[in-house]
Amino acid sequence: MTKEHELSQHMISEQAAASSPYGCPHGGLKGLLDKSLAKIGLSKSEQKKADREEELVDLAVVILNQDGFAGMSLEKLTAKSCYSKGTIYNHFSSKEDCLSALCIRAVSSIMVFFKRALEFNGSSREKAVAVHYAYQLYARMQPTLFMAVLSSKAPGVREKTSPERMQLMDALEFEINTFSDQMFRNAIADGSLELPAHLSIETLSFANWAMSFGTNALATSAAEAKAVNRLDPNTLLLQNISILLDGINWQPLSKDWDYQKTWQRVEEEIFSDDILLIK
Amino acid sequence: MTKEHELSQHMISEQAAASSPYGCPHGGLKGLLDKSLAKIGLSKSEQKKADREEELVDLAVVILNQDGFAGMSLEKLTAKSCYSKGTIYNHFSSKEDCLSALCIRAVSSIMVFFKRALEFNGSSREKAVAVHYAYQLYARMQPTLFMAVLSSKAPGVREKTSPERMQLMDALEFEINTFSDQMFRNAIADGSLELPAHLSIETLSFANWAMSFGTNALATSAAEAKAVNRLDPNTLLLQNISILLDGINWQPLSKDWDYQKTWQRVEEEIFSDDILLIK
DNA sequence: GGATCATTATGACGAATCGTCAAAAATGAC
DNA sequence: GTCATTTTTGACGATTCGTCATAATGATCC
Repeated sequence: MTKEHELSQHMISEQAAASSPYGCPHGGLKGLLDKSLAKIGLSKSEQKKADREEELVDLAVVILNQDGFAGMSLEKLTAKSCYSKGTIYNHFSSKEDCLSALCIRAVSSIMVFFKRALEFNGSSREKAVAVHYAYQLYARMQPTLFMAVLSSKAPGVREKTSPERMQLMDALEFEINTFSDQMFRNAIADGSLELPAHLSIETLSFANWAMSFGTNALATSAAEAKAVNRLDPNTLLLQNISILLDGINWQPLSKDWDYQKTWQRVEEEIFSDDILLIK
Repeated sequence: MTKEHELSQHMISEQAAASSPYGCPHGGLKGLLDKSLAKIGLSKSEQKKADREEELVDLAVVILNQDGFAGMSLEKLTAKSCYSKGTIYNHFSSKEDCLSALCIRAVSSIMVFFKRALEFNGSSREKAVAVHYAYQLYARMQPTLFMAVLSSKAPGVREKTSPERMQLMDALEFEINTFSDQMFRNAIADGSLELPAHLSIETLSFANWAMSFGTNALATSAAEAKAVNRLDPNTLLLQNISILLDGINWQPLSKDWDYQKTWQRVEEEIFSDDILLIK
């Protein structure tokens, strides 16, 4: 039932609240936060550096939400932080590299959401619905960060991202991938899904991802456009993936099960705290 | 049969070859190109300005492909063109505005591809497949421009795009939307598709778009990632939309018809010239 | 503690780009 | 030809970028 948890490989720490009062002198609340998820095997100085990077990303998120996307600059980050330019550039090799760091933050957070969604009590297809709910919720809670994921895929950003960070992003992507694949494996295992002829798990998993990503990206970025706002944003994603999952005959089909209700249950039972923050 | 053509409203001109030798003195080949698609109802000076804007976008495309996304700057565009900064800023209110112009160029070109795809001789579902082929082909032919569409959706870009251009983009999006909706209407009209319960044409049309967009965006931007490159890029999109279109029961289903063959026929019969350019 | 070396932080700096604007040039109406 | 309107120009100040020589910090050994 909860076997899925096995696939959590690298745990990635969730950020502190964006408004967290990072005083400049390095001590203070740090002890409380405790960095309890501390990666093992890091020397003291490495640990310190990692902590500070987290601080900086937090700050960058604030700037991003304040000044929008174009207003983001390492100059501002320098000003807002208590460090000097050199130190900033010690962490981020360029503005784009910093953007990639934001992307990593976003994807990590999404992954945490995903894992929470898995705890939903229901059929394997309902769990999949819960995961999609989580995805959509994040996109609505953090539209700018969600778009950062998108933006960081632009060639110019990739070009200027440090190799190490690229590697980290790849690893994260792999983790999400494994996670997605596993959802389908579970469904096959419990008998609610049969692999359609000529289709692999990887193909299904990717189609599922593409649909969710496409829907959320368009809903977030083109919300004003008539193409999107003529539709109900709340159930847009549910409808789209229902079509898809019905298409691969994942039981129970949407005509036999009220996934609208599932959608609401997920909201109430798993993400009720977060949904409050939106309103 | 070819009623779809009715929905081509504003015709949008395709760019000249990227390497076109725009001599600085405004005359030259301009007469040959003839701007035959000239928008009607423009005064002479307005016409001239529109022509020059096309020149400038052509140049911007060159820079984009040369220096990548980050390397793009109006400063460079100024240098490469024969106009001064003031004139450039007369056309593009900012760098981001210029990027949006590139986006419009891209979408216009895609629209032209779409209309060509419609000429494919086959069932309504085959025509839809042809349109998806066109989308994917463009993404592969002009990855940078394709990504420009994505990038121009980022908040920071939208924020700094001139209102007029935003309006133009909306109009274009509306055109593509109408186009997509019409595909589904045609399918219903010819009996190969029945509107599933509780789903509107708009919903289907959007789901179709989201899947295609999501797939192409991920395939273009994450081509290196294992999630994508473990799959066959050539038929990735076909597989994904086949799942979707089977899901809504658009006849003939993929088990009853070899859409792989359709895919290839589209390539050979409609886009054989363009496919050569890729290799 | 103090001497020595390694690591990290600093902020001044030059280069590039941004977007503006007053003056010059071109255009067009009469 | 003259004058008014529009367009073009490029110099300019402001911002951001990313670098680098120097200063500060911290670890290690005596």
